[in-house]
Amino acid sequence: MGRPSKGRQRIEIRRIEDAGRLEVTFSKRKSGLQKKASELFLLCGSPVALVVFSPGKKAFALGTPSVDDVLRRHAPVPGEELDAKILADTDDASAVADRAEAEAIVRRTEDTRARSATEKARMDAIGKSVRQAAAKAGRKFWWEADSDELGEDELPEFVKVLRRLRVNLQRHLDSLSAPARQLQ
Amino acid sequence: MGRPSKGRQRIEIRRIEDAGRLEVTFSKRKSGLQKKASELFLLCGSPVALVVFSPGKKAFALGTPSVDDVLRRHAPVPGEELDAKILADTDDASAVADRAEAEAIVRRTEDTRARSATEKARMDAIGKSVRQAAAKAGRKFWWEADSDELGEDELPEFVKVLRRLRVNLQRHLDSLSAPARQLQ
DNA sequence: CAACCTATGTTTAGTTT
DNA sequence: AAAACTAAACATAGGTT
Repeated sequence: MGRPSKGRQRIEIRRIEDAGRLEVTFSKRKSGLQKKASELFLLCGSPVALVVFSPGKKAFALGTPSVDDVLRRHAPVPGEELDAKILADTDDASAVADRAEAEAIVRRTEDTRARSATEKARMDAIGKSVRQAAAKAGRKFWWEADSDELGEDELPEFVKVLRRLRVNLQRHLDSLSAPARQLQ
Repeated sequence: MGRPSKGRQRIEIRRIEDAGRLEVTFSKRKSGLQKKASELFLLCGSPVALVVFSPGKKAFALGTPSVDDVLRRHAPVPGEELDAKILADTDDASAVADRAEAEAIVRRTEDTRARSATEKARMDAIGKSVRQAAAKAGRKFWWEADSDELGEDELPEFVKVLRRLRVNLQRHLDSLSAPARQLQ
């Protein structure tokens, strides 16, 4: 026999017809995407929320534990009650073991926010830039839209959903580091 | 002098302290994430919605042109009016040039949906699995949650937001293929 | 600063277990 | 049907333009 493997083959980036191959590829690449998202968050502190719908109709929601935290800082929905189930700060995420503890964290976060004038200033600044940007949104499509492209009345909705993603990245990161991949 | 480059260096996956390096890394890796998401969609037909908050407070929303289409198929919000601005099928996306045309597509899609019993059956199946899954959601965190983890009453909200992302992937794909990278 | 450059680290297609 | 394996394809850190 020849070599033990032909190694990675170049493929055209277009719809895979074979169902089995598609499923395998989906699984592998979804994992890759997760890892990349994790790394972006860890390297740059950039919360990521990601949703993938598989060919098998299932929705995969991925994100960071601090999406909620960051959204509270960046564009909180005025007057909206915090969801007690929402997970809190990155630093605390791995310590959150049950509902009661999560609620405690939320309460503490609320307190922090109430006391923070800096938070409010930041919020206002964001709101302003969003308003200014609303004008040019128009017919433009949103692939790679930044917050300037978010319509004024759409941002709250957007924020609300992201909040609901309330995903715990840290848990996943732990599982990634445990196997200690790619150390060769 | 020695080699023209040391090539890619291994780095630890943890918060980058240097602001300049962080910004460069964020930019490069966000692009990489976009490309991977594009490819997943093209290879597997898996719509992807992705949101990244940059260190500079900006939100980047990424997604596919058919997020709406797929969401309509997989978990439409009952009784909710279709947004006339929502972009339509993948096949049509690159042809959508203005509001009027987008509206025409939406109208056509609505007609199609109204006529489709298959659509409804599929919707019902999804609703059922969501309901069954609600029970075990409990305190579980959502990193890598599939639709089974989406709470029954949260899915509509979730869907609604994804809809609002209504991002045009095709446009981005065009721009990716034009430069013809990595042909060496 | 963004685009380009190189060498090397990382991902993954196809195969085997 | 998932996990491991291999080697080639691809992404990207650091540098230059």
